[in-house]
Amino acid sequence: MDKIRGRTSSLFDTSAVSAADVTANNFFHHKQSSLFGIDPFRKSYHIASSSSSSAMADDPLVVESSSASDGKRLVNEMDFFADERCSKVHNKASSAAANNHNLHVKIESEHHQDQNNESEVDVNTGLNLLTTNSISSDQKSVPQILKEKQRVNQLADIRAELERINAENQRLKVTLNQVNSSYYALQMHLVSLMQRQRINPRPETTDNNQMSNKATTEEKRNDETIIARQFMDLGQAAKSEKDIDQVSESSSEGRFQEESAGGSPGNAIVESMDRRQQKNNINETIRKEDDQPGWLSPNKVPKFNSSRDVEQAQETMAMIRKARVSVRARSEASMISDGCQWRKYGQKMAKGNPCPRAYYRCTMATGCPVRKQVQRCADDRAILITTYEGNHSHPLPPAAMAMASTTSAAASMLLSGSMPSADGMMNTNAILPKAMLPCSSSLVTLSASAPFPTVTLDLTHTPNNQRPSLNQLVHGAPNSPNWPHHHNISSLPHLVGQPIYNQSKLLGFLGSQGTDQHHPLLAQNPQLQSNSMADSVSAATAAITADPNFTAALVAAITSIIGNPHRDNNNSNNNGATTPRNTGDNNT
DNA sequence: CGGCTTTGACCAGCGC
DNA sequence: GCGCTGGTCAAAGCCG
Repeated sequence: MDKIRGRTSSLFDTSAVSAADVTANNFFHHKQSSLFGIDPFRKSYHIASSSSSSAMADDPLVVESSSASDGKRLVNEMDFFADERCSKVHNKASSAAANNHNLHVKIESEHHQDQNNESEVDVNTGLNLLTTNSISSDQKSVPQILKEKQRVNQLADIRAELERINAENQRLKVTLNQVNSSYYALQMHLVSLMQRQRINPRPETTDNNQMSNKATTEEKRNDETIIARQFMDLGQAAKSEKDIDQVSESSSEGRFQEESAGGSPGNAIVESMDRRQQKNNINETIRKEDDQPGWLSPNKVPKFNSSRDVEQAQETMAMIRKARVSVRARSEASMISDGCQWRKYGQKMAKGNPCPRAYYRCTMATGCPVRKQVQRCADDRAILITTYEGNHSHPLPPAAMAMASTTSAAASMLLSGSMPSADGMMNTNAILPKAMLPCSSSLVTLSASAPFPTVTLDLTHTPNNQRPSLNQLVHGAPNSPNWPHHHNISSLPHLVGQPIYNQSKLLGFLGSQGTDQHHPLLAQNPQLQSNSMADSVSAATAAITADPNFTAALVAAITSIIGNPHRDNNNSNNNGATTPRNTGDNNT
């Protein structure tokens, strides 16, 4: 917001706003600014300097009229107010009038520059700042004075309205963040519950135990139902909030971007949770959880309102935040293109690899927590391994949207799939439906044995050991035989890197069948509520692939991973932030 | 001059 | 406690 407020050159030029600036709030400001033709917060034109700017001096109009004897300041005023609107007052040289005139002159002069010296007659800033102070009452008719007063009042009203809307925006933003974070925490909690239920088959012991276990199961089911309802309600609530917040945003793309970029719903909250949980070792947590034999003991049964659940949610959030997505791809460039802007902040020699590991952080917004590591594979240096961590805290360009919230998606996959077997690794085929992975081999692996849960995408293997054809990816229609048969596995994590609703869709597959019946997607599609996993998968796949957002994101994801070898700096998806020093690696 | 990379120093976690 | 390792910081330098 401040960027826009402070941007002097954007007074009339809306194109000067970068994508990163266009949050809902920023966008609103931006629209307001352009709508009214001024920036109501721009202070520089409250009182313009009485000395002529160089631009003014260079202005042919100024030069032309500089022969006036009253001095340059008045000359400028005369010159700029030579039109009919101002002809009645330009001969007055009172100091108040001079100040106001200069104000007007300054604005128009800037506009003059912005518009490449278009005729000033066309300029209409919407501001008529010639107040009654600057006009002798004997030269102004009463209706004119009233009219000007009315304009001043209108301006004040507009300003007040802007401020009110700003405050409203901020309030809605905060509310939305809260709802999002709650929604997210609940979702993760639900997923972890489902996972635990699946991992720890309930042991049949004594009758007494059976009784208590039965009660526990009932309680657990109730909890799950409650949680699932909360989960769905919150999701809808969040959506409603967004609907309200974005009621003026008719662009579906903008909306999609908002939701997606929200890739990091409630990052600030996650941060605060992290701070509180800093001393909690995540692995320790996992180990403790796994050490619980069989079903959770009654006192361990989650009560969502208990502090235990809050803690658990926090742990889950911390875990999600730490989750990583690793992409292995063949690339001669030092970085793969992912649509984001990165800044290198370190480089290290990692053990067991002669190639250095580079550390990057996202610079599309100040304070964005997303980092990535780039390293060449020790075995095959043609393979580039890029590991992402964190959620973006800002809107993303289309090319980068696929990467948004990928980490949280990774965590979702980890938490929703069966937890790793003894070796800590597992083939995704175990949890991913074949319908989704028609050509899958062990190309996607999930690991929770690493310090951080990690999803690894191996894009170096394709059927027949061929490199993916970008043309197929980009031009192949989703329903064509070539799409996504060859590459859908590559995009899987980006499938879940979609907005939370699409993540939920995948979770519907990955989660237990118990999850399915509470899943929003499945709830909306009775046909998906089949007890047969295969049926569910088939129907859900159809539903998902019919989602235009999904297909768009899928294509974006694939292209962002593979990178377009023909991509040049003109690529609009590059967000126009490349610099020649970026080693030409499509890193923006 | 601002933004970026480079690179050595520093710190925390972990295993012994 | 010590050393190793991974990750980050920050000063210096580079570049457009």
